[in-house]
Amino acid sequence: MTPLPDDLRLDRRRKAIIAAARELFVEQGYERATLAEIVTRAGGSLATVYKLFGNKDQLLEAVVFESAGSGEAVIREAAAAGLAPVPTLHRIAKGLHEHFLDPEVIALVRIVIARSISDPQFARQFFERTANPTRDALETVFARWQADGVAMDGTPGFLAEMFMGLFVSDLQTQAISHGLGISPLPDRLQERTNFFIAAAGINQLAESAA
Amino acid sequence: MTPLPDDLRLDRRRKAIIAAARELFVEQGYERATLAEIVTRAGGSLATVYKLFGNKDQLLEAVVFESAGSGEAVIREAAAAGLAPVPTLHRIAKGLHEHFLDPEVIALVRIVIARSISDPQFARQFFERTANPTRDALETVFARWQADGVAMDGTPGFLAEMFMGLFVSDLQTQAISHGLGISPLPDRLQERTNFFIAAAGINQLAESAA
DNA sequence: GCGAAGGTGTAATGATCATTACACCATTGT
DNA sequence: ACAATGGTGTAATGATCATTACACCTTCGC
Repeated sequence: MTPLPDDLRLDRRRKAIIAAARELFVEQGYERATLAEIVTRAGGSLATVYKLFGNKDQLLEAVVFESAGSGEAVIREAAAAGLAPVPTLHRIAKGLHEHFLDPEVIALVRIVIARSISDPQFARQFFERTANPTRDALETVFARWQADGVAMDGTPGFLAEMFMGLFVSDLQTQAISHGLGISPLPDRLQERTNFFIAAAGINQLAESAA
Repeated sequence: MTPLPDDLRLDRRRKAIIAAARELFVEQGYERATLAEIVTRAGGSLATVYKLFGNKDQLLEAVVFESAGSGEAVIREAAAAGLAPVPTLHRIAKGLHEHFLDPEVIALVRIVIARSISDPQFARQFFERTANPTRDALETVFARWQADGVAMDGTPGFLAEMFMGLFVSDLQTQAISHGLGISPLPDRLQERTNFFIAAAGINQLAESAA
C-alpha cells in the first residue's frame, strides 16, 4: 500500500497530508473535517490527496493505522526493569494510563467507534492492532511471573483481560463520557492497581526472578 | 418538554415518531438516518416532526433520553431477593450484562460517543442518566452490606466503580470493537464476578442480613 | 536549455439531505 | 352541517462537501 520508494517528493507529500488530516480529524472528527481544509493545512493540492489515498475513507484508514500505537513498549520496559511484580504493575498502570488516555488517542477512538456503525471491520482491525498487542504483552509478563513461582489466581490471559478492563476500557469510557479533564488522578490509579493485585492474589512480597 | 397533555393525537404522533426514529438510528446511526425515512416509517408528515421536535438534533435527544434506561431496577431486584452477597453479585452481574449489552443499547452508545466529538454535553448527560444511577444503586447495596457486617475491602463507592468498570465499560468496549457476537458467555461472566469478589475481599460465606 | 512526468489551483459537477413553504384534507366541538 | 385547528403530502430551497476535470506550473534527467 506504500509503493514508489523511488520518489521522495511523493513520500514527503504523503506525510504532510497524513499529519494535517490527523490534526483535523482529532480536532473535528471525521465527518466535519473537510478535504479542502486538510489540503489547506498540508499545502499542495486536492488532486494529490486523491492520487495518494483514493478517497476520504482510505485517508482515514491510513491516518488511524499509522497513528495508533499499542501499549506494548510501555509494558516491556516496565517488565525489563527487573522490579518485583507489585511495583512493576504500578508502573505499567501508569504507563498504560498515559498512553491510552492521551487526548489524541481518545479522539481517534471516538472516530473509530463512530465509524463502527457503518464499518464494523474497521473498528475490529483498530482494536486488534492496539488493544490486542497490549493484552498479549501483559499476558506474557504474567506468564513469566507464574513460571518464576509468583503466586497468581487465574490464567495469565484472564488476568491480562481484567487488567485491560480496569486500566484501558473503563478509563477510556470515563474519558469519553466525562471529558478529558476528569481522568483519574495518580492516587486513584494506585488504588485501582491495588484492587487488581488483591483480586489476582499476588503476594505483596513476591520478588521478580528477573 | 412534553406539553399538550390535552391533545392525545399529538402524543400518539410523538410516540410513533420516536419509535421509528429510534429504530432507524439503531440500524444506521444518526448521520445516515434521514428524516424522510423516519417519516415514511412513522407515517404522518415531515412538518409534524419539526413541530414536535424542532430539528433532527433534538429528535435524537428525545430518542436517546426516552430510550436509555439504567441498571437500577436490576440491582434493586437482585438485592431485594435477600440472598447472600456472593450469589447476589452473580445475579447483578448477569442482569447488568443483559441490560447494557443489549444490541439496541450498544447502538445508542455508539451514537452518543460519535456525537461526543461535537457535543460533549450530550455524552455527559447520557452517561449521567445511565451509568451514574447504576453506580449509585450498587454503592447503596455495598454500603448496606458493610453496615450489616459483611467484610469488604474498599469504600462502597470505589467498589461500585470497579464493578462498573468490569461489567459495563469493558464489556461494552468489547461489544463495540468485536461486534456483538463475541460478548462473554455466562461462565466467563462468573469468572469475572469471582475476580471482583476476591479483590473486594468478600467472605464467600458471608450472609446477608436482609 | 528542453521536454516530460508529476504537482498545483481552481472551478465545475453531483449527490445528499436538513429545513422550509404551501396548498389541501380530517377531525372535533358546537 | 360548519368552521377551525391541526395534520398531511409534496415540492422547493440551500448548504455542504466529496469527487472529478482541466489548464497551468516546476522540477529533474538529459
